[in-house]
Amino acid sequence: MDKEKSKLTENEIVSERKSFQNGAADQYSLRGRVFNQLREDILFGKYEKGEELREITIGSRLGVSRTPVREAIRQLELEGLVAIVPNKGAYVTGISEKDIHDIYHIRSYLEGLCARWACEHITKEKLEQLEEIIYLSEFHTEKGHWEQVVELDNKFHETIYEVCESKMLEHILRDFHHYVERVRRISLAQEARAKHSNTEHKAILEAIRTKDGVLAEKLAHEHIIQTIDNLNRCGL
Amino acid sequence: MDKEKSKLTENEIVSERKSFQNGAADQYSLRGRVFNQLREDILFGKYEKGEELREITIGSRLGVSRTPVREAIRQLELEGLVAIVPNKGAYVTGISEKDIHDIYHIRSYLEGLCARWACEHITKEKLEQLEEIIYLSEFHTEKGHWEQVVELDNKFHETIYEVCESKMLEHILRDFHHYVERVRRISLAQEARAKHSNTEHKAILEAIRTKDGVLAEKLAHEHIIQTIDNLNRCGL
DNA sequence: CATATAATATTTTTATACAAAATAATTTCA
DNA sequence: TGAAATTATTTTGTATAAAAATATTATATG
Repeated sequence: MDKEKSKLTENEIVSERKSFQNGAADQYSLRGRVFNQLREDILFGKYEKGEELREITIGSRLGVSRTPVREAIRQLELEGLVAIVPNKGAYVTGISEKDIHDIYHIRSYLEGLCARWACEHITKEKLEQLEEIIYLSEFHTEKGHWEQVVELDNKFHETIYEVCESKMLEHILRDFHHYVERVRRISLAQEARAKHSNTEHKAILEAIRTKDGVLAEKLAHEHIIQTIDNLNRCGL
Repeated sequence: MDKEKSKLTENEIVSERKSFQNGAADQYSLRGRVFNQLREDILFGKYEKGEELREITIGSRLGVSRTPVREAIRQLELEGLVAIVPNKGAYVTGISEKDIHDIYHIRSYLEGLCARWACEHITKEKLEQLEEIIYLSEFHTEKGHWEQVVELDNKFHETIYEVCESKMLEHILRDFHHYVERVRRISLAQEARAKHSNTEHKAILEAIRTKDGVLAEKLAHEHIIQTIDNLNRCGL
């Protein structure tokens, strides 16, 4: 494999990526915007299952040419949200109720593992961030600001994903967490569930603070199981 | 969201996808071929970490234009094998030793979950397939045909991924299994490990046959833990 | 000589053009 | 009328061209 001239060190790559939130989803290119838009629309059920995604249709709707649309669709295929039949078309597969159920069961293990690993890499700064998130979440739960509660739930989990310092685990948990955002919105809009969630987050944080990996894993695992139970109760 | 005319049912999508092995990686388009080629090259360390992937360079090397190369690189970004810095370039991140370590720990849980779910959907046909795979694997292990042993290990695990009937779990386990192929090759080329692996596969199969989900989960989990131990012993 | 600035060259990003494949419509013939 | 063949149309796949961004080199100035 012939070498090419310019290279980036691992740190440079990481920092560049960080500055754009999320490699795939940068807002600064048309492709990124189309990707985000389509992804949201699919996850929030704006397309029917099996619906065909035509490049020109989407392009003209978003005011861009076929090229960025094509690239976005190719990426969505890899995310499993779209199925491409060569020379035929791209069809929305989206996320089924069963997929969501499965994701929660998968997450129940992986959030546990993530919390355990987080104990090994937690810093004072991140502990304070997590504290603040929970503090704010309790405030907004009291006030019934569900939009903010969801946002803070995002932040709490994503902070732990960062802290576990595993590119692989972080990547997959971020995706899954995003996939179930629609359902989490519903779940956390119930006062009782939101309160329980805060309590569970606090317990997880304490376990991480004391670097009790085994306990953190158990609590994070149970946190997701509780969520599953709650979803079942809502008939979701 | 305005409806479009033609649609595919879920079954049609699935069957179409099946016929092309793996949606993303179809061999029948230039993009698919470029994607597979680059992925292999990255996973097998033919690119250095941080190396820049220039569209024209790769395109001319593979005899295609920049378009399919771009699409392939965009997909690899989503797989986490490449980092894209907008307006600058694409850089190989690849898979580190730590990533592989992490993947095995993640798999230890997910293979367990997969085996448990497989118990609920296993059929007579699939049981026979699995039996045959193990039988052949023992044969090739005796003969020292390591290439075939790896191939059969692939088949054993991927069959169970299918049987668990979870699009999500199957998707993620397939990816991970592929990511660690290089290391598995090394691991299974040790006669002792290959033999143990066969024994463990047999035990998992028996648990699935008797639909003992709890046992199947435990055995599949331990199977991966054993592999981790073995890798550690080899200093990998 | 060093540094800042302008000019040039590369490379990515997006748009468009053309070719290939698939689908739909029409015609032809029994 | 109805089925098969043919033609049109539509859509994807690939290549190339134009635009925007970035990196590099050269030049001028203190």
